[in-house]
Amino acid sequence: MEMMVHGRRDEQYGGLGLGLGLGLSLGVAGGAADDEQPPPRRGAAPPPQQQLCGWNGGGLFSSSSSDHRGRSAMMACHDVIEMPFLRGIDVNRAPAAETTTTTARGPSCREEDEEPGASSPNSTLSSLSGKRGAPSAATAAAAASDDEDSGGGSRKKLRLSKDQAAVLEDTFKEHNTLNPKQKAALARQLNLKPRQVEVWFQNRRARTKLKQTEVDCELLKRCCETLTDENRRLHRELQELRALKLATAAAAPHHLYGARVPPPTTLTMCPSCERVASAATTTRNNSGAAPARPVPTRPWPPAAAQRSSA
DNA sequence: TGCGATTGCTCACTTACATCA
DNA sequence: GGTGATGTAAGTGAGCAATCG
Repeated sequence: MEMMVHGRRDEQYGGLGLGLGLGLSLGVAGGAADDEQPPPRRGAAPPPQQQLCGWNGGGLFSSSSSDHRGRSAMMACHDVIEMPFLRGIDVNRAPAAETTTTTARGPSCREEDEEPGASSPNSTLSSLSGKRGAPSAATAAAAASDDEDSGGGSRKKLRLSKDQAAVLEDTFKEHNTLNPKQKAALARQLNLKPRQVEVWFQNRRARTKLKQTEVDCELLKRCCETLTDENRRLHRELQELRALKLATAAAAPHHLYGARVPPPTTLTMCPSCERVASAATTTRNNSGAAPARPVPTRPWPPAAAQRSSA
């Protein structure tokens, strides 16, 4: 409520705008099985990295029940979920370490595996660990299961166990987004709330994007340095050419040019556009006549000096 | 068919807490 | 043990598209 929203978020994935054609290949493996298709995305436009995945946005809910609007509801919890990332995992059975709390949530049939309002602030998770070291999955589950009891107080933070994080990480490598079925199954497997799985993926995507942005920035930086070096080299080359030209003109016999013939064309360079042109063309007046007197070699002050004086 | 309301998803940004040096 | 830095789980508000009436 009192939180200020600082600016509007970037256009869907257009915020980077790096323009180097780098693409935001986030290193997400795109080899999702064909039968693993996310629900048609209703939200923001599909991010590019999502398109890297094997998902093609096909309908997933064709066989599941629908809510009163005809929108597909979650599958029944007894449905068999075929998910590669859950291979060998019985999603209806809690991991060995998590006994009591699992039964608390139990494999009962739930509409969404997500209590009403779970998608909205459900913050407070009781911190049962309270000690250093990764809390066990059981702790997490306990926190997840009785978080209604701890509501209201200060927000406690749950740290996922290494095992939980590893499973989430593996899943993320396969798909960086989850459909509701996958989310629910994963949550059940890890003894977390679907909301927690959702948040983890959300944060993980953000981290991935941030990392990619850093990589892109580094690339841009190097590109800029290269261009700067090249620019410097070209400047030097130009100076040398000018010097050579002046030396040649000075050494040439005077009678070749005669009294009225202007010296050889002088090169001038615009500091802003960096274009080099002959003085005869750049300084021609409206009538098109050639300038009466020689044009200075550098009619403009150095760009840096211009900026500093401004 | 067009339109507003609703819903559910994602995102960017932020906060609060846990952990580490 | 206190402290600042860092990592990350979670809260918040907004945008978008699908869907419905």
